This record gives sequence, C-alpha cells and structure tokens, in this order.
Amino acid sequence: MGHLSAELSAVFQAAFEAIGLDRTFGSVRRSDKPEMADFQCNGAMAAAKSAKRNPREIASEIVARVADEPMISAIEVAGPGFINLRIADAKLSARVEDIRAEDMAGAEPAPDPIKLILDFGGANVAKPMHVGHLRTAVIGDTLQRLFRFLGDTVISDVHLGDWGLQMGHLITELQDEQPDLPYFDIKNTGPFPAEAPVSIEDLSRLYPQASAKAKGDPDRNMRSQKAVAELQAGRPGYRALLDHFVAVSIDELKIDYGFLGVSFDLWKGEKDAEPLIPDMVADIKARGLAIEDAGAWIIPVEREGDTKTFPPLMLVNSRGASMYHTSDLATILDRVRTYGPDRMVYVVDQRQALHFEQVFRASEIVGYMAEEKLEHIGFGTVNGPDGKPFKTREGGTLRLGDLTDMALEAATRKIEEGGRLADDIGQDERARIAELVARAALRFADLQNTRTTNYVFNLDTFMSFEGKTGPYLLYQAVRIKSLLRKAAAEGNVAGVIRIDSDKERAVVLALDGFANALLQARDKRMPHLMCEHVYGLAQAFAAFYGAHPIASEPDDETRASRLGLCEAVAHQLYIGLDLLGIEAPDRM
RNA sequence: GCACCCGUAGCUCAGCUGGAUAGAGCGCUGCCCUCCGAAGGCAGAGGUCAGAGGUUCGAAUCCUCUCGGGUGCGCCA
Repeated sequence: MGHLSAELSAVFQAAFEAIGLDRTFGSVRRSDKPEMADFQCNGAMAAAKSAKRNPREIASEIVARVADEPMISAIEVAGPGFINLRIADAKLSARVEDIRAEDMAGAEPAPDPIKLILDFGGANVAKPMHVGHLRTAVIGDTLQRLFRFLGDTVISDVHLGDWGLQMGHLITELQDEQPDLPYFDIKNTGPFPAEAPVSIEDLSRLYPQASAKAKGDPDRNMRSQKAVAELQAGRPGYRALLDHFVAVSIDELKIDYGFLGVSFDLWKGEKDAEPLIPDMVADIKARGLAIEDAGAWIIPVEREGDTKTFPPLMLVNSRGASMYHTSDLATILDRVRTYGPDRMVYVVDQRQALHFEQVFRASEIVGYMAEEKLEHIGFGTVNGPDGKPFKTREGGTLRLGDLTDMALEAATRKIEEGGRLADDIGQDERARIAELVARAALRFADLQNTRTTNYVFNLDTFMSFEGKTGPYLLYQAVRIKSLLRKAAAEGNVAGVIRIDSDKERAVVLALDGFANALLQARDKRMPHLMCEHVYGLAQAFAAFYGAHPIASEPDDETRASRLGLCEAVAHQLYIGLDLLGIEAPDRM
C-alpha cells in the first residue's frame, strides 16, 4: 500500500477523468487545517477555471463519485470549492501497521533509480576546512544517504583541491625553509623518504605565507608557476612532495569529516585527472573545438539567447598551462570512462554557478557528457551578522575543527549539568554521547536551512540544544527507546494500533508524510524537507506523549496500541535521523 | 554595466505545481514534574509577507517597475 496522499490522489484523479476533466486536478494533499480535515483536494477550483464551470458544482460531483471509498470516513465541499476529507480510523490503523513493519518505514523507492557521481568539490590540500565547508559536507552526505536509501547508486568523491598554483606555492615555500630536502635536488629521481617532511601545521602555515608574498611580488609568484609547470611535466621530487602534501592533508580532513559522520567512496582530487589532460587537449584542438585567443586556447560556450556574457572555457592559458576548467573537464572524461554514470552532480558553493555552467556546456560541445546530465547543486554562503561570509571576532575564518571542538565542549557541559545521565554510564560512553549530541547539533543546524539561500551563522544557535535542534530530535528518539525498553522489561508488549485520539491521528498522519518528504527531497535535492518532516514527526510524538499515558496506561489493549504506535515512530525516526547523518545513542 | 539569488513576527528561518484565519524555533507572559526522561508539554501576545502597479474568483507565491542586501562576470581554484 502506498502513502495516503498518493492513494487518495489516484482515487480523485480517476474521478476527475470520469467527469471529463484533466486527471491532474485530482491531486490530494495534507490539509492546511488539521482541525477540519486530514486531507484536501483543491482541483475543483482550478478545473472550474479551464472548464468555465462552477467550482462548487464540480466539487460536488467529485465528492459524489468518491464518497463510497471505504478509506474515506467523511467528506465535504467547503468554501469556494475545497474538498475536505477525513480518513477512516481503520485505514489509519492499517497504514501505521505497515509503517511499523516495513523496512523503509513507510518510505517508497524512487521510481527512476539512477547511477550518479556525487562530487563534494571543495576541501583543499593544505588549507584547513572552515565553517563554509560544513555545508558541502553535510548537504552532500545527506543527499548521498538519501539517494542510496531510495535506490540510487551513488559514487561519492571528496574531490580535493590538490592541483594548481597552490601546490606551486607550497613547494617553493618549503624549499625556502628547507632547501636541503632531497625533493629539491633536480638530479634526484627517487626513491624519496616515506615519511612526510611536513606536518599539517606546516602546511597550513606555508600556504598563506607564500600566497601573501606572491601577491606583492610577481617574481615570487612566477617561481610558484614554474614549479607547477615542472610538477605537470613530472619532476619526481615534486611529485613525491605532492603525494606527501595530499596524504598529510587527508589525515587531517578525515578527522573533521569523521566527526561529522561524513564518508566518501573516493578520495580523489583534481590531480587524478591530470594525466588525461595532454591527450584531451590535443584531441579537442584536433577536432577544431578550441580556438586560439590572446595566446590561450579556449572553448567558446556562449550561445544564442544568452542573457549575459558567457566567458569561454579556458583550456590552456597563455603560458601553456592547464587551468581548473581543464581539470574539471578531464575529470568528467575520467568518470565517464571509469564509471559510466547516468548523472554527475556537484555539491559546491552557489558562487561557482557560472564556472559549472561553462564546464557543462564545454562537456556537451566536446561530447563527453550531455549538459542535462550534469548538475550543480549550489548552496548559499554561511554569513556572519553583517551579512558577509562569517569571520571570527579577530577577523579570521573560523576553522571547522574549532567549531566542532566548541560543539563537543558545549555538549559535554550539557550532559554533565545536573547529573542528567545515569550514574552507571562510564567515561567512554559519556564521551561518545557528547560526540553524538554535538554532531546532531551541527548537522541539523546547517541542514534545516533551505539549501540555496545564504544564512546567518550564529554560534549560540548552532550550540543550542533546545527547540528545533538536533539534540531535541535525539531527546525524543532516546525517550521513546527508553520507554519501550522499560515496557518490555515489565512484560508489556505492543499490539494492534488503534486510533483513539486526535494526537494519535496526528502522529499517524505525520508518519504517512515520510514517503513524500523523501521523494521531494530527492527530486529537489533539498535536505531541509527531510529536516521538516523529522522534526514534525518528533513534535507530533511529543504532543501525543504529553497527552496520554503509554507504558503506564492501565487498559491492556490501549496500552498495547500506544506502545505499537511508539514502535512505529521509533522505527521511522531512527531511519530519518540516520538519513540526516544523525546517530542517536541508547541513553543520554 | 550585465546576469543570478534574496527581502515573511523583535531575532533565525519554513511556507509544496497560486487557494481557506501566513507557520516553526529562539526571546517574551502565564501554566504543567508525589504520574512513562522538563534537552519536554500546554496556552498567550507578536506579521502593511520591502514598496508600487498588474494577471486572477483568489497572490507571500506568477508578471513589470522601484528600493534595499548578497553573489558572479578568461589566463587563482
């Protein structure tokens, strides 16, 4: 059985068709007014417009055709032509029993599963992650969990920024500090030491240092560019250094990603497509798809009907070097050959929109992958109170590692406050709980914002454990689990679920919305829709919990029914939280 | 200059392909732990949906303009 709005829509669509109107008018959705109805259909009013008929008349005809449906217990026309209806209690019981029993807890697989590559393009070698990187990490990770849950095949790639001028900066700056390292001896072709010559602290110091020098000193900048050219040409010492830089950075990145519960199938980077570039460029030139312009080779991508100027894709710059455009294009080629995906999606800052449009158009032009199969999932910036990208009070960027440390500290404090935890919980478990609470807080705080808009980052909001937060969700989940555990210990088992009250009805209707929420979130790539659903479910449960005794209910059948409802909620809530990358502890 | 995004309660944000009295959280005012976990629940105050036109039976939602904020626009990535 499908979710209720889908089943109802099917019934209403047939009714509209039967009276000669377009079936799309039969779409049924949850009621805006829960006190009046469970579901509503507004199609009669829209149909009236195109059919030039009275909307209430149409609504009445539809009602007459669907009124006998056993799943509908009450139905009426209201206002200008709304159709309001209530679901029969027996139907709600059957629905919630299914949700309790199904592996997907009421969700439905995607109708059109695909194989896709998810590119988290962002994290840079040698540059520590900052608050802005939180977004790509948690949005991308949540989408990968969602896609997989609904049946898609996902290959996720962290896609490090490990190529280009920044690597030249690192190499030359390190040479200035430690000129005697074997990597700088041009005659040395290896093998080189297995141990890295630098730590992550060294790297995060060297890069800004070099970058600052190069800004005011063209010669210094040229040295870095030359180093990149040599790297590109395969100079062994430089290659070995690059590998060290990447390895050291990955170790560091894994700490932050690990804390957030984010994982990747591939730890590739821009440099992995680099070997394909010479042949790729030669081929594109040979096919006459690139033209020479001011000493550079470009692929024009503007087209008829563009409302803005479209800069060309820069394939080779005037100094003969490839650019980030080039490696992105080569990466597409690499992935098409290696994985043959149906789609490729990039979870990257909205500010890169033009860049991706250029690359996607170029990909179509050179025939690697059709533009329509390439997708940029952009997101807004994380701003401070001044509306500009977030800075610390000192004016620097806030490192993601510092943010997670603060969250962990706050969670630890919260846990210990007032002896909240049972005494028999040991230190290890306390540390684990604090980590899960901090992760829940961070992930939910970011994910609940609409993906595409900028939002204001407020440390207090992020650390808050009350209200619409990750910890609230954990609290509800843990409380249900605790309740069920106690009931089981007392020998009270769940039974057939009945609908005896408005609160119970509201819980079941909330549970029923899971399928739609997930399918919508997938279609639109909007994780906040999942947040809304999970939070709404938790709220509905909290209201139910507050209004009725459950484990302490004296009547056996009623108690069994309510325990059953708790089981259904727990089942879906834990799955929903997992999709958001939020793990609930057993106790907290 | 051109293009894209945004402007909803004191603050941070939802608002599904236009639909009924615009919803949450925080903050504020009251209640509720001798009773299943108070990181909770219940109730209340609080909105010219930036502004002005237009389309429509109906607009926060669609169109136009204005104001205000953000972002991007070939040799960094």
